[in-house]
Amino acid sequence: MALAYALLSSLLVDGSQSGYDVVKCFDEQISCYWRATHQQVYKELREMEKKGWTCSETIAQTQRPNKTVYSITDLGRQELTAWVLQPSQPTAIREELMAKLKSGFLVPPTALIAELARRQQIHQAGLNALKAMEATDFPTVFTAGAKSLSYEARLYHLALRRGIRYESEWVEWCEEAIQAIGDYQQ
Amino acid sequence: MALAYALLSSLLVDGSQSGYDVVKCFDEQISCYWRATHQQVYKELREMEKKGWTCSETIAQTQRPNKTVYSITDLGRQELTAWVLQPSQPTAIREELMAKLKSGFLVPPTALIAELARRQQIHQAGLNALKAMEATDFPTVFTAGAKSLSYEARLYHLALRRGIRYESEWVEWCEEAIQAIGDYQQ
DNA sequence: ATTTAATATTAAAATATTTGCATATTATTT
DNA sequence: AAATAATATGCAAATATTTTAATATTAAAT
Repeated sequence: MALAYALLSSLLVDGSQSGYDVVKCFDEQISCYWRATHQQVYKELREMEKKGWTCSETIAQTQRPNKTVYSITDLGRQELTAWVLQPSQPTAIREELMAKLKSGFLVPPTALIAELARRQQIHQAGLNALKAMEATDFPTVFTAGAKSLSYEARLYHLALRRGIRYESEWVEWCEEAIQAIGDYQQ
Repeated sequence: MALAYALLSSLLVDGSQSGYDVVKCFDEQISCYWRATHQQVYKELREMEKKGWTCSETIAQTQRPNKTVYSITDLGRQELTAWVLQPSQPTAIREELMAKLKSGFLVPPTALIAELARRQQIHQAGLNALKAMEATDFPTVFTAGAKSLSYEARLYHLALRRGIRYESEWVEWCEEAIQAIGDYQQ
């Protein structure tokens, strides 16, 4: 259900888009707080149109295949507003790596260290991508501070900040874990 | 699928347990990296028994209803070991609050601040619980340092550390967000 | 005595997510 | 000319998770 609202918030803030555009937007930016596949996105956009939360227009293209561009409707905006006002619970965490660590004494420490190093790289890459996004989308933050942003931009910047914190924390924890396991090797 | 392995790792490390005990263990500790409902737990324990990964024994009790205690088998241990050796992907993040923030300009800033303060409390409570767990389960860490732990304990301590980092980061981010939104109020 | 709480477990429907497969158009490269 | 890549979209099965609804035993509280 929240997927629908994540889509609506993208249509509202990032503007009207085709399913393909939304998917790209999700892959690039939104995945730092909501991951979705293209199958989910296309389906949900169609279902929201049935409910009148989105409307669509087919755009003929010569350079590329035609596309269907979706926009948020007034009803969609109302629904989104109502949803934003609802309290939300923290996400259920399901982190395989932690279960693996708990029974990590079953395998050679080198295997754990290798996997942790791999994970650290993944999160470092994620962190770099988010920082690049911050530099691109919010350049004034670095010169004039976050207060220079419009209210709308500042809100989205906060979501990005959370992504940056999250990935940073992962990188640091991986480092801590690699060091710790190293203590037990001779 | 990972649920099965999260269960096996608990049976291995925390010892043989009834479904009820496992659920309690998940609610108290394991939920910091793997959340599961009791319905999931009981079902998966039964299914793993069919596959020979766990075995069970009915324990007659007089003070309480009878219970079925599950243990990990050699096969289960082998399967778990093989799984631990597999690389694992970072979890897909799905955080409603961030989508709400992105379209947060639709509602009064006070509503956002109230929700963020509520969330901050939830994460502060989670953090306190994890720190209490650390003090209870790993008391020597505070006196003799983490190096005093056995390898097995240290590995699990690392998972707990990740939980502590995660909740701390949330508390800090909530503070940052509350301050930021405050900047736009007069 | 009756209600409430804790222990202990199960079934099944409803949702959500993942995975595999498919199709079609246009631009670009080999 | 043919292959590849990017754009653009869809269906359906398989899994996983959440939600709703039960049932039964024992201890403790009202």
